[in-house]
Amino acid sequence: MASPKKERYSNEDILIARFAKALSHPARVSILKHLASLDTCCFNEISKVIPLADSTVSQHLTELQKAGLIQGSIEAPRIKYCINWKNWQLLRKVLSDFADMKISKYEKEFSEL
Amino acid sequence: MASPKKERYSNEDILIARFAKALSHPARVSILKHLASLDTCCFNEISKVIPLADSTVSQHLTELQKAGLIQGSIEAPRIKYCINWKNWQLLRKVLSDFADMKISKYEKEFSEL
DNA sequence: TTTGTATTTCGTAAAAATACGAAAATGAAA
DNA sequence: TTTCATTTTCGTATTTTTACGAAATACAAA
Repeated sequence: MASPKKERYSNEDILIARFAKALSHPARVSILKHLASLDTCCFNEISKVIPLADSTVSQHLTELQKAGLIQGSIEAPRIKYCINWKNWQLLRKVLSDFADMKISKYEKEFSEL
Repeated sequence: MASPKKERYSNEDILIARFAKALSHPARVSILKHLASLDTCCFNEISKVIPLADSTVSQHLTELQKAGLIQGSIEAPRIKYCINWKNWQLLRKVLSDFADMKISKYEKEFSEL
């Protein structure tokens, strides 16, 4: 073919974008922080802290679940949410490797001097 | 007031979300990686690597500029782009602190044992 | 000055994200 | 079973994002 243009995005780039998208709304960041600080908590406590209608909070929780960052389980009349710790570690690794990319490049250059 | 609901998002949460949003599309992740690997390069080289129309690539570059992550400068008939290294460090700090939030909580718990 | 190359801007279309309130669903408790 | 509290789903409106091609811009070189 004439141009190398039509390469697909790499799986890694897609994964980074997917995690980043989950964090791309302040309500979702706030929800994650709240969950992390309490280890676990139920919907109404989360909703109390987020300045949005319950139904919208529910939507954001669904987004976070789809991204694999939280999980919910039924607890009496409530639904208990917590961070999906395993996937959170993946997010951590993927995002920090990405954020460090430039630095590691510098390290490489230094080591070649 | 009756409910503590209507608190605004914290500035930190807004900043995290803003950076995350800049990374929330694989084309933008790919552009940033490309720029980091070359230190600097001009539009046509970036566009060659991204499977989108030039005008769309330009739009994504504008997004990255608005987020403060890259800067462009005129270079003859070309426009030379590079990562805004200062802001990238802020992104790194902000995102890694956020991603570590749970871990530091565990560390605190461990140290209290 | 005309031409050519590189990039952006414009106009626009289609899809996705965000938000809300009303209604439905779930399951505990009366 | 009826009722109550909690949460989700539905319907829908608005805004934002993403994408493209055509046209405009900028400026170097002929």
